[in-house]
Amino acid sequence: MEYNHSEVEKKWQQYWAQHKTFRAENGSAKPKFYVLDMFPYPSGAGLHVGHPLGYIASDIYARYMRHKGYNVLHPMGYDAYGLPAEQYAIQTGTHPAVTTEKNIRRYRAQLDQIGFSYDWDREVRTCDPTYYKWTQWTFIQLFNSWYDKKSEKAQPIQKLIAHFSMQGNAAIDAACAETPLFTAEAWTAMNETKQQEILMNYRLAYLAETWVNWCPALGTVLANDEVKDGLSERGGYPVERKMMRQWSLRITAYAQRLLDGLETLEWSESLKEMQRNWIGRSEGAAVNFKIKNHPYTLEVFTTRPDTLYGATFMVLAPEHDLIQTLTTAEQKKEVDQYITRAKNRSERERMSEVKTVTGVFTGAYGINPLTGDEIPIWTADYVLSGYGTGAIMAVPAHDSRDFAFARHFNLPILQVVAQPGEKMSDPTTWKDSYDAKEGIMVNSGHINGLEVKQAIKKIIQHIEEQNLGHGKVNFRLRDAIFSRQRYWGEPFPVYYKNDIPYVVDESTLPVELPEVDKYLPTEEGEPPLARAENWQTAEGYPMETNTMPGFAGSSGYYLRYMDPHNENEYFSKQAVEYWQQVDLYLGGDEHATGHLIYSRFWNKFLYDLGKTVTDEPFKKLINQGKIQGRSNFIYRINGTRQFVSYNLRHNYETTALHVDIHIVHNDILDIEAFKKSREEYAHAEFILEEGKYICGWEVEKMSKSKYNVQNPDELVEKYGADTLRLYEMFLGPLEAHKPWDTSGIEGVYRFLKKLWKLYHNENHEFTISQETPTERELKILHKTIKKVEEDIRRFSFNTAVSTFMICVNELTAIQCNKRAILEPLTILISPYASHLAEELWHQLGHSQTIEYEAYPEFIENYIQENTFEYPVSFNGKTRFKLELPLELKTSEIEIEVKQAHETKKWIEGKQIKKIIVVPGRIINVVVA
RNA sequence: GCGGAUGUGGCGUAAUUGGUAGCCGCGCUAGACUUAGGAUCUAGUGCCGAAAGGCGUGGGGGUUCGAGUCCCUUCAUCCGCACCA
Repeated sequence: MEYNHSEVEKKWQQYWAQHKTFRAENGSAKPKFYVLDMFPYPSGAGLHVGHPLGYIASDIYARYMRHKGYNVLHPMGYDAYGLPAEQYAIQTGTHPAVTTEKNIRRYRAQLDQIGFSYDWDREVRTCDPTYYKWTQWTFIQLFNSWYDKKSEKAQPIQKLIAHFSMQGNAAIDAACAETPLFTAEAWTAMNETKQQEILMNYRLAYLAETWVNWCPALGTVLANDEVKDGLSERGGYPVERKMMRQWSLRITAYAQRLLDGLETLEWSESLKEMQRNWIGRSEGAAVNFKIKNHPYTLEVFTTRPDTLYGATFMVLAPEHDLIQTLTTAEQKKEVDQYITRAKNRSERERMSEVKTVTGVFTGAYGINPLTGDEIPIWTADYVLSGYGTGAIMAVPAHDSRDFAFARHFNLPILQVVAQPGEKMSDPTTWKDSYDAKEGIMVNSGHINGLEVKQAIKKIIQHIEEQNLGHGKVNFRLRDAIFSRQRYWGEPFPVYYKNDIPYVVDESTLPVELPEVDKYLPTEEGEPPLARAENWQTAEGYPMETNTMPGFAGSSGYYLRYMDPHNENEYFSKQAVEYWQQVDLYLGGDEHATGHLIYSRFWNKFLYDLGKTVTDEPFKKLINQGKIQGRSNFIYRINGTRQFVSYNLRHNYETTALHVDIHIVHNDILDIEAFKKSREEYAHAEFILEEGKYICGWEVEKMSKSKYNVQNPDELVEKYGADTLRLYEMFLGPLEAHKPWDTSGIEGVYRFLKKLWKLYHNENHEFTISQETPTERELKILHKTIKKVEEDIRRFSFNTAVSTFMICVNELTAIQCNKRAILEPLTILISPYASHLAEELWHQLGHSQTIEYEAYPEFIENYIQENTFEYPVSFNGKTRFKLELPLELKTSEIEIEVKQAHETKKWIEGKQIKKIIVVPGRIINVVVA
């Protein structure tokens, strides 16, 4: 038969589904390997050609590992909660579950036709009650836990309560909100409300008034990673700061562990660096400033305690708690105005005005704890409420922001660090502050003359002794806001009694998402769940009306795959002890500061609980590059219906228009198709070059409006899944971003046909020889085994595809159709062109799937050579080749080179100074 | 501003340890077969040059017998973070 990709691929996809070829067993004599793809949100648009890139790579790896004798877990599922389905529901009234189900079906059909080796029996969907039961369960555990800094792990809240009633909270070192000290007696005397309030300060899932990113257009708050440049990541709507009562996860408790854990991970340096920046650890000191005429102290955080003597003023964030209290009557009006203005500006406005210096004097004075000087307290929005304490000591001489502020408002500037050998000058004449952490302290009392680094140590020691402050590590990472005022998400397993939140009993899980009449907030502005009838417990207590955010369901999905049908627990001990963690995780780097941090946190928390067995969820991670669109353009001569070909366009005034890539082949426009595409083009005229209309092109985002979207279905239909799989890999290194361009796909298709022809004669009949292979044939095979396996191990799939091409070219050239060569070759290529390999394997007379055949073993002997064709270079430039036996000694080679008749020409009267011989590599003759 | 990455033919790319730069594919050129070709096959194809040869991995400099690879410097592009005290 002729190579018919549709027939072959359909046949084997059915076979795999029927035989459950890719089923993974929990527990096996084989070693385990867990290969995971980031599961997709099933959008209405379906998969485009960029999605499968990572899936194909991981699939090749999974199949390779099966050949290598591993028990491979390779599952797939859906991140099924999400805004688009809900937005659609608001517009049309269609239940998001219906839309989601429809989209999932389409995704599944698209995935199936590419021939992935997923164990579909393990599919999970985050919106499925049997799945989100465990998301809710984890929330309950978080609610019932606190973070003990002494043992550096989460502990049961009961333990904390027991401690409070025995000893109060003095001896507790917890990650918590600021909580006044209390004794055991005081604790016992508190009523339920008060006790719950205090516990809330400690819980890892807690309800609190916090500044949130409020997105009015979406009607919900967003987490920090869901906001990009002051706009919502989904939809691009403006975001503002708002104080709201919200559920949060105390991820900051894990900041240090999240940072330290990175060291153990095989992730790209850039991704780890992104996480490090996001966590944002900085070392410094907390320093207390007394306030003139007030009983309060202001705590500030600084990374430069050494410059304390140079602090000439203080600045509070406009949101700072003490502002109203400290502001004097004379300044009140101005301060109020400033605060109101700061509040009403959107995040985006605030960010775009970063360069503008604004601020107002409060009228209050702080006291420099070292000098006793009175220094003015200002408020300005360059100080962020969310970082440190929302208050700073300003050292204008050594901080560029403080410097700009001091200059603008004419505040004093005092130099306290000098560069070695610097000529002292008046800092008010400086062009810039001196921020570097190098130099010698001046004007700084008892630390004068010290190096900055020593000065920092000394001053921390000093302020600790004097009770003025202490050394402190600060993180940029914020607690994760965990409530959304939306419908399509996990309901909280929470109800309210006297306005105090309680979690439901675990036995009542899952708390199922109720039906509502509309997917909109209520008239009172409550979230959509407030519309649900009887949204209350059996006892009549109202249920929480917020739902969980997108990252709730995706934070632990990789664990559920290990034991997806377990009704009694998240996953069994036996399952997690077997699968441990994800060995290889593939996905986009857009999840760097979202999903990949939250999952690590989730996993660490479950680790503290003794549920997971490794501290990190994803051992090795590869970020596949984004596939961008490649748009084509045509050039209309302004005011006409004439279109001019690309290279002639500069002779006219033209406008470039996007043209559908489907009617352009290798940048040549299909004019007839174009004329038919739209009525207005029916009478278009063309100015051609060499009889063709050449289109321009540009790399852009793949989008409908740019007519450059390529979906895999049409390619699978035309060339088959195997071609698509190979071509996506052939495009370039997996991690590189690259434009999608189908012009090379024919080459890959030709390659597969050529491969097929090795097994078939000119009449398309399967013909295989049983003859013993020649040395030459064995060499081709084993060279290929070696290279392909090396490539796959370093995730270099593009070079592996080239290697197959070289192999097939060489075997074709010598017309090799020997079983002894082709059988191993079939196994080698089966992770890549899986359907074709199954078919050939079947034709070779096997009745079982090829999937579990042992990977061919590389045998060194077959590729060994007796001679080597040495490149002979003179002063580093290659001039000719010289074939010599490999066993020749260096000295013998030198003689051969000197005798070679071409050598004379390149010496031309000059002297041979030296001959460098690298055996088996190169000969270099140095002449002068 | 800080951090990360990337620069190689007309295009996508390869060169794993400092050792033949341009493998493989696209495109292009010529030819064969064909009613036809967006099919198949053969040959050629980094640039300049008739050739000999010269020049070539963003630019400049360095180390080395030898540099795409190492060092310094500079430019360009992309990505992330960004008043984080």
